[in-house]
Amino acid sequence: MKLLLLEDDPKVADFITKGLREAGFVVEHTTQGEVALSLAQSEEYDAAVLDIMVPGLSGLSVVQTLREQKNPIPVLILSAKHTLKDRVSGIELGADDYLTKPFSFTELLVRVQALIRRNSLNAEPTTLQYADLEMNLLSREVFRSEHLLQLQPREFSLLEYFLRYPGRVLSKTFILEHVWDYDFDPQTNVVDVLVSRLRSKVDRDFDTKLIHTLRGVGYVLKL
Amino acid sequence: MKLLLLEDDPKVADFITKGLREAGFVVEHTTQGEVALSLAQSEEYDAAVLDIMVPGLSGLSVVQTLREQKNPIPVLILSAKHTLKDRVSGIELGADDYLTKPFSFTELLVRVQALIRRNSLNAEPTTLQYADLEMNLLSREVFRSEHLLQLQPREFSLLEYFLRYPGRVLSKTFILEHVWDYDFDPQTNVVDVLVSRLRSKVDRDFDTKLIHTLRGVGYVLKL
DNA sequence: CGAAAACATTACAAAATTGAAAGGTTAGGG
DNA sequence: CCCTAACCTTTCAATTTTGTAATGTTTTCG
Repeated sequence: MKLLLLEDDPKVADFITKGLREAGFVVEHTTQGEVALSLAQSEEYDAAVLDIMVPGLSGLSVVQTLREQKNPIPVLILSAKHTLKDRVSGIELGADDYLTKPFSFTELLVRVQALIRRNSLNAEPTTLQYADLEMNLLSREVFRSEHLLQLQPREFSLLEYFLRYPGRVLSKTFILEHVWDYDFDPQTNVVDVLVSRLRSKVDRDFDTKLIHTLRGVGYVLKL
Repeated sequence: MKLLLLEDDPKVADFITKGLREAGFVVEHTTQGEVALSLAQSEEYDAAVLDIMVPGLSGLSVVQTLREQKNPIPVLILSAKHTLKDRVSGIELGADDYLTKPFSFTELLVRVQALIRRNSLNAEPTTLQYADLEMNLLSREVFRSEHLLQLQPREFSLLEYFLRYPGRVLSKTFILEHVWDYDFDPQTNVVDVLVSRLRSKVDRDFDTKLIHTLRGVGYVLKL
């Protein structure tokens, strides 16, 4: 995990850099906004921690420029002032979070980790796969070992949940909530029927079955 | 554009590095396979040029490892030998292209540019937009200025083509070929009907129309 | 201006998808 | 070992989506 740090106060910079490195991050540090900007443009960082008050280009200008260039790098703004105005303008300009000095290192670490986690969660994959099953969410094609499966919308949706949570048991309630958006029991066996239909396409013609029943609990996708 | 170069012969390395830098690339050069591998793992390069024959970890092993880690970086393999075997194994291990020494610099440049272009073309976007129209290919949601449109599959497909080729005229033949996969005229007005249905959702309730007719030619998406 | 061609819209029919119900099968507890 | 609950599958009906055809409108050109 690679971080970019913009901070001109040597003591603060040192304190942050050391702490983050101990936490396992690779940290690149600069005291100038211009440098921070060009680094952020040329390299791929997992997040940036930017002080507002630095000589030259401020942290705020750096975020603003990056966002204008559609750079999605998660940004945490640091400020000495506790003014609401700064906080608001930071977020408005595209920063993801804001921290006021003084702060404890743990506080900073937690925020940075949260930013990175949020960001990588948001990066949706375009294909899901499990064993020889492969689903392309963009083309909406599903293959089981080179063989194209012709799934209906409801079947596709259910299989998508299986692939998003492989090895995890999906209860009938979960399926009703997510595939149908029902928060009540329709009093029919729609789920059973759908699972049956999906199986006839995913498992019927193959020796190794992927969809398994857990009596009284739900269904799992696993080998 | 950032490139990684693995090459132990100083003369060749210098020749390639200088040329690529003149062509506007940022080039990072190393003589050791191990270093190349860790660089490729930690930074984002647009492409890598790897010599097979270097001391330590060979270029082939580097590609192999990267591919095992699902790293999609485009790789061009360089080899002194002109053996088919090397070429085949390079491609098999996941390299994207192969070049035998000696080669002219232009030859190398063309291949590298082709690799990068191919790669960025392959990176499919997950959303398409034009004006206030926005289509998310993953969630399959379509918005026209904050308003969710409820499109049927055929309508979605047609609009997708409009958004992929904004400002370009789509002929009825093109639409039949792509939305229906027909290579013949069905002798009915299916296309007219579909366009009409799409318009009723995309344009009907809005002042500025986006779908325009070009009599005798086809339809365009434009402001 | 009037006719013909191209296009637009609507209504209806066919096809596909989904949901409900019924009957058969399996697993586990008593 | 039998009974029951849970599950599976099939069939049929309702709904949704798509295709066809008919009719109305607009544009172009003689």
